[in-house]
Amino acid sequence: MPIEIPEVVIERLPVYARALADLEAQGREVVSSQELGEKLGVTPAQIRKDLSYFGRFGKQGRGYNVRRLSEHLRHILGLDRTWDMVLIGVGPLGQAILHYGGFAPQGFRVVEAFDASPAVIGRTIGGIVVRDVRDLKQRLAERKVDIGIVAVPAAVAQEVIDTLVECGIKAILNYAPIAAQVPPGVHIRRVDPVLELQSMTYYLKSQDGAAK
Amino acid sequence: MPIEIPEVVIERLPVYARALADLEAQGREVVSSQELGEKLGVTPAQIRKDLSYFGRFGKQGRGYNVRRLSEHLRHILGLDRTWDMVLIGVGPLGQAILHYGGFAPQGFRVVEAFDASPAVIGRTIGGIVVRDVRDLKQRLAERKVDIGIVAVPAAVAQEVIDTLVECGIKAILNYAPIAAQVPPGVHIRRVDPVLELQSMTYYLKSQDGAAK
DNA sequence: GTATGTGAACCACTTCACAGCA
DNA sequence: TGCTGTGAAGTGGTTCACATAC
Repeated sequence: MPIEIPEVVIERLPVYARALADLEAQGREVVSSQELGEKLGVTPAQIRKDLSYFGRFGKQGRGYNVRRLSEHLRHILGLDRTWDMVLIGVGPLGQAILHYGGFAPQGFRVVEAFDASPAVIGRTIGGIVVRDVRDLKQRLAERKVDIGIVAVPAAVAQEVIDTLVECGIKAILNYAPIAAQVPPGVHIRRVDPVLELQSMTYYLKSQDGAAK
Repeated sequence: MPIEIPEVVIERLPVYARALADLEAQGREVVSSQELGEKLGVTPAQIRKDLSYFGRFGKQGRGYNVRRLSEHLRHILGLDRTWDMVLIGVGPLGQAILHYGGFAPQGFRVVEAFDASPAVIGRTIGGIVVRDVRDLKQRLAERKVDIGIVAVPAAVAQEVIDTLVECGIKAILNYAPIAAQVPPGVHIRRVDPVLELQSMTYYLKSQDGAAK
């Protein structure tokens, strides 16, 4: 692939891909950047520019073939395969993740789960046997996984993340409320509803003082 | 308040606030933008510039008083009060949210919960009585809440969000996998782990093809 | 006629670099 | 001397606007 593609662009592609999957399910054959943009709250120019990093998928005067573009995006993002994930932390949050039905249909499956507590080690949750986190490194040496999910308390999250990195994991989904450090080449995304709430309150506060 | 403050800045403030709370708990009295930046993976200049939108909180040659800056940020963000939230959707995800212990310590409490299914309506979960979503508008007219949490299936999420907006809700945390549309003045943030995963796979895929 | 693809113009955010203050 | 606060410079991303193709 040629030059560096902005990370914001990569983050928008799954949004496009999802919208296209919806359109496909509805039986739509063609969509314009205009219409797609309206659905997603993005400008048409944004969509066209984003797609142009990867090729020319549209037909002038017509728009984009939904199925074709959908498949292209899925391929670009690597969504046309299955990704194996390891979960660290099987407390209430981790258990909810194991039971969550939203990953599998998208090709993401948890294949290993670890915890430090004897209360859960050995139990089978969501079809996965919970193992002792002390066996993590050894186990991951045998059974390669692609992605790590961190659902441990904040106090030990960085330590767990360091271990995952040592195991060669290159992508981490972090549910722990910390600003985790990872070396270059390792990708990390945080899922942190409290942070989302805490930035929205800024605007709520302003509104109370002014209008409304 | 003077000119428009970039939204990215607002989104970073809670991160700073959290780090400062940690330092405070550790008994630290002073911190430099340098040190804070290292902890958070942000440049010192970024932190100083961000803070400068709101005032002058530091002392040249010394740094920032941890407690003082922490309190300022909490006040700026409106974290020095409690925020009432309404949850829509009490399926597995919604129940996990009701049981989640991470909101309350930060001043966010779910005070109302609604669902459409007779299986949960009337039940008490996490101390909250689940009500019929058909009573949502009426109930919110009596009992004002600040924030809406949407944990319903994608198919009905936009409809629920529209209702919340009609009720005068100005901030929404959306767990449903849709690109929701809200009118100007309403703030919405999404919590969408699948989207996070789907953008990371782009990089995993590239690496497989190249190095590693 | 209509909608894409894309250089160029624009805008916003980040980083620099240094004056100013403790 | 050390670190903040901040205009100015730099960078990166978005939007424009139009040539191009169907």
